[in-house]
Amino acid sequence: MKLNSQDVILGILMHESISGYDIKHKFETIFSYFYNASYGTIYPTLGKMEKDGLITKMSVMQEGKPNKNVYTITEEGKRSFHQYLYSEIQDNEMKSDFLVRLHFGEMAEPGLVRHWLEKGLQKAEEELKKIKADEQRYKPYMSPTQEICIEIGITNKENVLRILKDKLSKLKSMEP
Amino acid sequence: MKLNSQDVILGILMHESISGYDIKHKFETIFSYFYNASYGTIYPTLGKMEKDGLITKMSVMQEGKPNKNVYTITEEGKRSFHQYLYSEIQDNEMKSDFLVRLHFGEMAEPGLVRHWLEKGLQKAEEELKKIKADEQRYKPYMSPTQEICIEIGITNKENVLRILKDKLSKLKSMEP
DNA sequence: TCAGACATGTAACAAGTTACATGATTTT
DNA sequence: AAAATCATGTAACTTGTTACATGTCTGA
Repeated sequence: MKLNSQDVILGILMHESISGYDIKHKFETIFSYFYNASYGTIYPTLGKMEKDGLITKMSVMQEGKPNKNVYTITEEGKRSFHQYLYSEIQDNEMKSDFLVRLHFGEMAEPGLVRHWLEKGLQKAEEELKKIKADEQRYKPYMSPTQEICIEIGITNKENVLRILKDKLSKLKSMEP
Repeated sequence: MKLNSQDVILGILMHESISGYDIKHKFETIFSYFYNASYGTIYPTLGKMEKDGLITKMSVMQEGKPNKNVYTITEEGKRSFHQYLYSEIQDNEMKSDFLVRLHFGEMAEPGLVRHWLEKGLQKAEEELKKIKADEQRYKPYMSPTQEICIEIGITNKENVLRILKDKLSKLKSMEP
């Protein structure tokens, strides 16, 4: 079966009880370069998981903040997660608008292609900066395998950055 | 708007008239590392595009093979594609089961993690071999921007390969 | 008082997958 | 005769997104 948000959420809950809002935060930081899901997925999925007995809900009062619903994994949920861990690894799903456009570069004016390359470079720089900041922030809590993840994430971004810088500098030397 | 199969198919048809079957073939070769779609997407999308006047269908007889439906882009289709080219670049969509599992490595037995790393390494080797073969095969027909795409694809895979080899050799030296 | 972070949720919709169904033709 | 490749298509289902809707609390 294909990778889905339920299994990823179960994995997060294996480590700690957490709210939907904080799950989203994880998706936007440590998961950003290999998984993401919107609130429109997270909240309904949590609802379904609770209904199915994989998790339980607890309302937690906070000082200075609105209440939140903190979810905890059940034994049934743990079983479900282990079933995922022992299933076949699924192929990467990758949809890159940037690479699709580059592939069709011949159909666009050179100025537009250059604009894409510049945008792509800028984006890669921002994302690299963000991953590195997250790495510094979460390093003390990271397991060895999580360090492998982030190493792959960082070096791949650096790789893209290097290539785009190189291609753009060549463009600039040709038509300055 | 989000990247979708219709725009990618329009781009392919900008270059040449082609059948649904051959579009799938492109997805599995040159597009493999940045886009993919199943027949269940391709055929209904072609049907919708024809209905919308973006493409026209022609039945082509073949010797030694079944007939095929070859689609050609219309002026309306070209306009639609240019609209896509001038729209905002959308963010990457990436869902990596391999990295999700690695992230949850602490929840699995060491033997299972090692199995994932070995599988991941094997997969990366196969994919790299495949991209390089496709590169050799399609090099003569590739535009400069298509060469950038494949360079990014190849170096990223090499990067993952290097990291996984390194991590696995370290594992082996610890518990041989 | 207003922006911004915190927090949850739903409904309409879009997109795509998987499995099924069919059939031609070639190669082994 | 079977397997492989070529070729098209549909229906049921799953998943997820976007936009909308609401509300708390802090700090500038």
